[in-house]
Amino acid sequence: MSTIFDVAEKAQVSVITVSRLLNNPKLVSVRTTEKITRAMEELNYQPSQIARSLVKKQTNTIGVIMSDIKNTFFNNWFRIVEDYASKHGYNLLLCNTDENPAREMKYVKLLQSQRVDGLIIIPCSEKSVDYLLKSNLNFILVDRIIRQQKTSYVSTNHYLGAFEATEYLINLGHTKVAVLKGRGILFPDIERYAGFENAMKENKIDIEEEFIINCEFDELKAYNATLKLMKTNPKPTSIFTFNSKMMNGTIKAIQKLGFTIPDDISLICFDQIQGYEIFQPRITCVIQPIKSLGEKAISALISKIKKPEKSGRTKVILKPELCPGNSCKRLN
Amino acid sequence: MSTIFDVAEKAQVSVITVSRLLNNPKLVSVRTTEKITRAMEELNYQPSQIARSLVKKQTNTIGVIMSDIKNTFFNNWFRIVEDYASKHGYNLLLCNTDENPAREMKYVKLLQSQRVDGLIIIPCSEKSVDYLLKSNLNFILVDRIIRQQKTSYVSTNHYLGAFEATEYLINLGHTKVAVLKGRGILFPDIERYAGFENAMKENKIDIEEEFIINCEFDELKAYNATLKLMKTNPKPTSIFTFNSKMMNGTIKAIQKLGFTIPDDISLICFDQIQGYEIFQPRITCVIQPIKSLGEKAISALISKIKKPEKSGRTKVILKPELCPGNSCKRLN
DNA sequence: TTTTAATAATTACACGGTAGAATAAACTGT
DNA sequence: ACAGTTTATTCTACCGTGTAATTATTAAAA
Repeated sequence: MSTIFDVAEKAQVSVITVSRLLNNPKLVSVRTTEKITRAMEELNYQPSQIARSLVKKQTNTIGVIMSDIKNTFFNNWFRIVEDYASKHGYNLLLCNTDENPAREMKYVKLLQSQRVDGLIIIPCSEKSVDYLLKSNLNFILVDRIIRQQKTSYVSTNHYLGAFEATEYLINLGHTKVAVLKGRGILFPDIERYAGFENAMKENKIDIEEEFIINCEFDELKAYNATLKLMKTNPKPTSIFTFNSKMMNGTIKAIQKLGFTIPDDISLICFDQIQGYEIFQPRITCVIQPIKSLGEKAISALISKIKKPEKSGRTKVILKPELCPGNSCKRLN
Repeated sequence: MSTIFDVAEKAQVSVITVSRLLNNPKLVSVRTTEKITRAMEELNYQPSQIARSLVKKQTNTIGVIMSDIKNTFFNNWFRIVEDYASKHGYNLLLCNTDENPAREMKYVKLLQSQRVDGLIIIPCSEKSVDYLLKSNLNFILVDRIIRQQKTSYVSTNHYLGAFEATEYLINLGHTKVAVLKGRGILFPDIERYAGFENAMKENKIDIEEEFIINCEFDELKAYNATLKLMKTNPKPTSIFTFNSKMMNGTIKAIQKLGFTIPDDISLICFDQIQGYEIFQPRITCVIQPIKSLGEKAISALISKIKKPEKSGRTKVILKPELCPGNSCKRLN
């Protein structure tokens, strides 16, 4: 790999002049510029970001930590972030944790030692966030809020989303609503359940305990839970899953049992399922504003990087949107 | 961000001793190790990979250039690569080109200036590959082979996959087969078409020209092409799309027109569609060995990085697998 | 021709680490 | 007690680039 010295030698100028051209082209004459440019091309020269980062103390790299890029929600979101970052001269280091706190911590430390200028994280553990708070890294939480007072975040109003979804079912006449949720530890999970709970309460509908199942956002667990649910008596008239992966499991179970959607069971979920455009019937879902979720996060982070003193903490909560399909039946 | 100097000062040893501990712990006494370790913890110290990369001339970073991580095929593949890379101490810089050659070239140069140890690329343009060949970067092509003699690659036997898919249709009695393909420029596209063509030829079935449509692997174009196809007379009895995105468009068109799969039209495609697990009827498809495609690529690249002289060019062509669903009807 | 301004080069150091040689300290055995 | 050996630590120089202050060169203007 050729260096700035090679270029300088080939162009018969000093190293400094080459550096000048790269950083402050106006200060270099046209003739010299040409000579240097030619040398750079002949040598296939690209300045070392490594060396540059070392002296400038900035890497133009942003770390992104999330659960799993295979998830539609995450990869759609990631592309928004990437496009914005790329336009503003930043590259992304992508890390998938698979909801594993140890892996998350490992990645946080790794990105720190890579000296990323900042990081965007959809965290699965408080520990990593606490570690980040101790370090002086710029970071912004997305979706899952932790240490609300001390952190910057961009998230969705999960409470509202779940509330509206629940009311939607209630308005269609549903009272026996099953919920496939998580462990009740992460922010979105807690908020969503609260939204569901309050919607039921406000409409004076009792929540049946055996219909509320912790599936840990896992597809297989949702599959099994659904199989079980559909054999209870009386069985629920609708199932509300707290993410699309669980809905996948639920649908598989429904298909396995030979039930029809929405005649035998109504379905509603958070986020869009894989292949939502073609799946019939269209699954009613709560859509998060992915574009804003991405852009607000990355733009806030970048301005934080550029003027760390000025920008205070970013706290954004976006409104979700209920998107009715035809997976929910009107009762009576 | 604390440095090795801070650690050395706090632990009352020299910088070099700290460095030793990090790189060759056996050479440091137990007492000193303890002192240093404590200092590192108190300071939240993580060694700068930047500085380390500069002197070691390796970054432990691998660049990945692909079309679009939103595509199921790509994100499944990417996770395989990431997991392997992570286990072997490498991080990944992810770049999405959206099939834009200019963007691809930009990313290649960017990764070069980031001094990635190597790069894996699913290229969309010959130019970037030619540039890579001129530079002395380690790289490996995946899926799309370009400059076959000079490059290393891991790909699928696209010819065979298309051949078998076509024979599958023919064996079911189909003769009027429509094909939604690309521009005939990229390797997989060319191979797949050749596979289709030969299967037809060997079975002495004429290919109808108006059934062969260049949709550029684009969903919308496939949608429109399908609308048109279904209005021709006689219309095809089956549609073979060369990727899953186009199949998405095709299915949308079929649904729009109110046709039934497979009664009105049989469908088959390369790769699995989004939500293939739940979509009914199950779409028959040619599945590429994603796991091998990922692991062979990353492992070959890593061994190339570790012993550049030893390892020759890697040339791997993997067998695809036809996965019958129930989207193809037996005729007669 | 002299003055002024623009351009280029020099010097010196910094960034945060690492490698290899050199030195210092602590143990051996006789 | 002393040389010999091992173990632990430090010194020096370098990786590729950027910055700042100073000086040298060239070209244009007066």
